[in-house]
Amino acid sequence: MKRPPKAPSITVSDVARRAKVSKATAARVLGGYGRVSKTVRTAVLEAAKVLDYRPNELARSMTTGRSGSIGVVVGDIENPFFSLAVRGISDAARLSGINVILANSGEQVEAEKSAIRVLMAKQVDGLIVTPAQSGEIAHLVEVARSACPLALLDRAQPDLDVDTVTVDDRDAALRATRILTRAGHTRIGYLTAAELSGDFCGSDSKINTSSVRERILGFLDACREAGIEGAERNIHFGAGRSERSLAATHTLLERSDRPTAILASDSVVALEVFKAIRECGLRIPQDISLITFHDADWTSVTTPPITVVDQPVYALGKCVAELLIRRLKGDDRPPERVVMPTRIIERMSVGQSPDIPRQAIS
Amino acid sequence: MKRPPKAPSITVSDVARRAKVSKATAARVLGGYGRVSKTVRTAVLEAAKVLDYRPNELARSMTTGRSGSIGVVVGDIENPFFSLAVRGISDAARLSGINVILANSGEQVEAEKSAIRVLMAKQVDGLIVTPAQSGEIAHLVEVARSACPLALLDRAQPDLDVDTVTVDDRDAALRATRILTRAGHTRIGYLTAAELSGDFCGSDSKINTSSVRERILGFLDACREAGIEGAERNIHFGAGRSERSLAATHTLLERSDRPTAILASDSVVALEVFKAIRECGLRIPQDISLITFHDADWTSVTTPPITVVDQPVYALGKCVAELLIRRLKGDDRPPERVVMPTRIIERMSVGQSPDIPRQAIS
DNA sequence: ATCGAATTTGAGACCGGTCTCACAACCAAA
DNA sequence: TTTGGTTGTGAGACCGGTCTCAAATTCGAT
Repeated sequence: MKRPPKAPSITVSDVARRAKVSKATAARVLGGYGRVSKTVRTAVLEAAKVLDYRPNELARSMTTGRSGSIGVVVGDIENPFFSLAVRGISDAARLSGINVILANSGEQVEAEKSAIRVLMAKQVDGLIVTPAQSGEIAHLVEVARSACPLALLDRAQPDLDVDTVTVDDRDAALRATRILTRAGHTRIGYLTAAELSGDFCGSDSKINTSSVRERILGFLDACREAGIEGAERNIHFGAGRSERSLAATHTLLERSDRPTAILASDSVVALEVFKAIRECGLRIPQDISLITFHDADWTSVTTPPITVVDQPVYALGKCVAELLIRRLKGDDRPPERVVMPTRIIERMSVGQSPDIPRQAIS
Repeated sequence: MKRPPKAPSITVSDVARRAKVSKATAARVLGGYGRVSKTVRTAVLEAAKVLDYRPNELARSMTTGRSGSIGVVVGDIENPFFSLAVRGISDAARLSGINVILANSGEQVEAEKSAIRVLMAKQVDGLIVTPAQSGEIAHLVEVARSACPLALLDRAQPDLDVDTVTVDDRDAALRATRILTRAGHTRIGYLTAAELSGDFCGSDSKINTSSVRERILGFLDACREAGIEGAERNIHFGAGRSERSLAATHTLLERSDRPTAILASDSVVALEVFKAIRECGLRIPQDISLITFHDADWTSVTTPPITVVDQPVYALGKCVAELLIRRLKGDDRPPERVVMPTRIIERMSVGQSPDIPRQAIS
C-alpha cells in the first residue's frame, strides 16, 4: 500500500490556472454544465488541450453519486448462453455510454453475494443478476430495497418485484416434450446442470433456479398429458462438464430401461449428452432422441443436427439492459416482467420411439 | 441530471459519531490501517454493524489512486475464444480481489480507442487489450507511457514493450499446414476473419493483427517447404459470420480449382466453412480437408470430428491477468513476452488430397 | 517519582471533481 | 438615470474516504 504511483495527472485546477480563470469556471466548461461565455470557453478548451487534460471519472462519480457503470453477475461467461446475453447487455449499455463490470458467480450463491457486495461498493448505478438460487434471495431483496436498481435475467423471482426478462420456459419445455411424446416416447429423461438442494421427491419447491423449475414443470405437464407416469424419476440434476456427471450420464444410457429420448436444459449439457450417446454406441435418432435448450452454433452441424428450443438470448440481454437503463434514467413505472417467446427449430434428432414396433406406426 | 437518488448512505463520520470517536479513528478501524486500541476497535465495529455501514469504494479509490479493477478490451466476447480467455482473466483477478471491467471493441480500432479512454478515465489499475490493428497503436503507446500498466493478450506488438501473452502462432500454423501438405494437398486455402487494410499482394506488412500475420507466415513457410507456389493467392480475409463472407466461401468452394484443404483461423470461421462445405455437397475429408485454430467444443462432435490447433486459451487469459496483477503490485521487472505452446489434436478431418490418384499413394 | 519512548487519538488537509451562492457586469425597459 | 432581470464568474463547501501531524495518553525503566 506504500506505492502511490503518483501519475501527477492534470486536474481542472491546472487547466483553470493556465486559462487564467477560476477552478469553478474551468470545471463548468470541462464538465459541460452551467453557462460560460464563448471567449472563456475557448480559452479553457485550449488550455485543456495543451495540457492534455483527462477528466477523472472517479472524482466525478464521487460528487454526482452516479458511476456510469452497471454490474452484471452471471453464472458463467464461458457458457455460450451467457456470453451471448452479455454481448446483448454490453451493446445496449454502450449505446447509453454506460459500461459493464462483469462478475462470475459460478452459480455459487456465496460468490454471487460477494460479487454484488463488491459491485455495490463500487457504486454501480444498477445491477443485472441471474440469481443462482431462488431459495437465497435475501441479498437481492436488500439490493431491491436500496437505491440501486436491480434487474433479473433469465430467471424470475416471484417474491422480487423488479424488472425481469425471461423466456416462456414452461411453455417451451411443454412444446419440446410434446414433440417427444408425440413420437411415441414414454421414457424421457430431463437433464439439467442445476444442483438440487435436498432430494427432489417430485416437489418443485426445492428447485433452485426459476427457469429450471419452470422447464421441469412444463416437462411434467407434457408427460402427464401423454399419460406418462413417474416422469419425475427421470429428471436428473447436476449434469454438466464434471467427471462425475459424465459418468452418471453413461450409467443412465447403459441401463436397460434407459430413456429413449432426452431433453437437455442447456447446450453445454447437451454437448456432453451427445458425446456420451456416441460413446455408448447409440444412434440419434434411431436409438435415442435429443432436444436441447439454446440454439448453440454446434447444434446445426452435428450428424444429425439437433432439434433445439431457440431462445432469443441476445435480445434477452439487450432487453434487460434497456429496462435497467430506462430505470436509471428515472423511469419509475412499476417493474416489468418481460417474457420472451421461444421457438422450436426442428432438425433431425427426434425419431419414433424404438419401443414402438415398426409396423405399429400409423 | 437533476435526480440525485440520495440514498443517504452511512459514512465513516456517521459511524464515528455513534461510536463516540473521531472520524479519523473510525476510518482507521474501518479502513484497516494505522493502530487502534482494542476497545475502540470493537466499539467502532459495533457501531458500524448497527448502522450497517458499507464503505464507498469510489471515495476510497479517490484518495488511494487505485480503483481495484482492471479493464479488459477484447474483440468480441461472443467468440468462444474470448469468452474463455475472459474467464481465465476474471478467475485470476478474483483471486486477487480485483474486478474486471469488460469492453468489446468489435475489432474496431475506434471502439477500442474509446473503450480505453473510458476505462482509463475510470482509473482502472491496469489494462488488458487484444489490439484490433497492429497498424494503429498510438493509443496503446500512450497507455504504455502512462502510469497505467498494459498487457497484451493473444496479439503481440513488437513496438510495444509490455507484458504480452501469445501462442506460437507461426509454428502452429506451420505444423498444421504441414499435416496438409504431407497429405498431398497443394491447393490449400487459409481463411481468416481479419480484415485487410489495402490489398494483400503477398506482403505481410499490411496484416493488421499480429497473430494473424504470424499464422499466415507459418502457413506460407509450410507451403514453400512443400514447393507450393503462389500460396498467397489462397489467403482469404474477412471470412466470418456475415452474408457476404458466406457467399464468398461458397464461391470459393464451387470453383473448379477449389482448394482441397482449408486452414481456418478461428472456430467461428471454421464453423461457417464447415456449413458451407456441407451445403456444397462436399465431403470431409474425402473431397476437402479442414483444420482450424481453437479447439472449440463443437469440433469434436461433428462428423467427422475436426483436427484442430489447440490453444491454451484459459491459461492464456489467466497468465496475462497474473502478469498484469504482478505489475500492479509493484513488480518492475522488464516486460515479459510469454509464448505458450499449442498442440495439434488430430481428428478425422484431414484426408489425402483427391488430386493424387489412389494408386499413387505409397 | 520522573522521564523518554511508544502508543493511541483527534483535527484537519487532501484527492478531483460538482454545485450553491453571492457578486459583478451587462442589457433593456421605465 | 434608475430599476430590474439576465448572464458570467469566483469563492468555497462538499462528496467519503485516506493520511499527516501533533497532542494526549500510557507505559516501562530509571
